Amino acid sequence: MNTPYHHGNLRQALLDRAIKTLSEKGVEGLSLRGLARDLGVSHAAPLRHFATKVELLNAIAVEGVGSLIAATGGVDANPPGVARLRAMILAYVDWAIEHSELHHILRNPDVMRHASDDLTALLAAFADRQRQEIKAAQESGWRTDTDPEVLFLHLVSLTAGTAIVTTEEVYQRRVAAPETRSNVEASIDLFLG
Amino acid sequence: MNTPYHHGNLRQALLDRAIKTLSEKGVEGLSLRGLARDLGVSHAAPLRHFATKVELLNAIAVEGVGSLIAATGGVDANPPGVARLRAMILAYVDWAIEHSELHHILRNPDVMRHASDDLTALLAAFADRQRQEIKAAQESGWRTDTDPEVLFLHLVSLTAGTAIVTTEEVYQRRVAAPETRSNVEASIDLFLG
DNA sequence: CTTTCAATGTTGACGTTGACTACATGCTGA
DNA sequence: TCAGCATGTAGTCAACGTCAACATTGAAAG
Repeated sequence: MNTPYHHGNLRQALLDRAIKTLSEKGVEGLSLRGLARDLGVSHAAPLRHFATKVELLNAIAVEGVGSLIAATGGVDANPPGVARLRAMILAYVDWAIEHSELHHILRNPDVMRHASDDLTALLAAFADRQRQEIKAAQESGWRTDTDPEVLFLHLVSLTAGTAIVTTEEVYQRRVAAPETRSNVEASIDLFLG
Repeated sequence: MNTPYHHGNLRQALLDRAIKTLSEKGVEGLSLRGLARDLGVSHAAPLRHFATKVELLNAIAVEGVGSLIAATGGVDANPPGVARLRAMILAYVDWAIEHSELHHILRNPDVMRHASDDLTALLAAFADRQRQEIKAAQESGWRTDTDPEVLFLHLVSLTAGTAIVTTEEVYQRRVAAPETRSNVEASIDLFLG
């Protein structure tokens, strides 16, 4: 038979295709039915894997945060300290540039508004990691006279902000062209150095 | 007659009601037909003022940026310099807290993806203002040895990031509770001081 | 004061979507 | 083998965005 009754791995196929569509048409341009059409299955097939559109977006966000955590976890080879903190921030920004569709999802208030428990747990885990790196950097002598909570707030804000500015089209022309990555590093070093 | 044929000022009523709905249900929960129902007009009446939903969102975003510019412009009483730069950043963050629905709109990639020329022009104007304040602060002796473009990138990133972190629900519990505004100031001063 | 006309609102229609239900198919393990 | 569960299909419904045709109104032009 040309098309088997069962797709094989529809769930992952939906996720992959959805991410692709999202990067082209955004959240409002993404439809479960369109996805089904693209993959050659019936219009209600996606509902077997994601009961609602919100659930699909959440699953994508979960995949995104997982990918982000993996990317920023790759710097653990460095010894704890400012250098590793720096590597983590840059890994975040680079990840956002490379996976801008996923980053957009995580930045979309309409998606995060309905964040599942899984998703918020993952985000909390990442926040803990950031807090931990701050602590390690302070223990190695960096900014020992500053409240760790203030440093944490600054870190999270600066990281998120830099990722946005280097990723979103509206800013790219005006603030940070992709080729000005050296400026990004210099900006981060204003905080670290 | 009970309800006059002409509404009077449907355009502004649509904008106001849309902002209210947005803060409760988000972009996907906002519908032109629902708006029409809420205001007691026919389902197609809104189209006379906003031909598409995207157009309505753009108009809201324009109103938002205008409001933001006005808010940050209120600090012009201060003489140019670091103090005024500081006031501008804090005015931005405070504006984001107070008008979080508008801020969310401006942070929604799905909205900014279809930004109109009006909107991008306004955003450019605001970016120019930020660049100008950086220049003024440097002329008053602040961080004279740093590339202005790097400072500008840092300012935009930190401002946007802080506004997000203090505004978005996902962060509020974890990073910055509303009552920790003193931490926000301390965080900003890491950059300014 | 009329006449005209652009702005504004209404009605009805069309295609698409998310979501529900009932049903069909196929894999797997008892 | 075959019972049961996961997965896919088909049909339906209300809501939505958008369009076109028509109605009403106020204001400008004569």
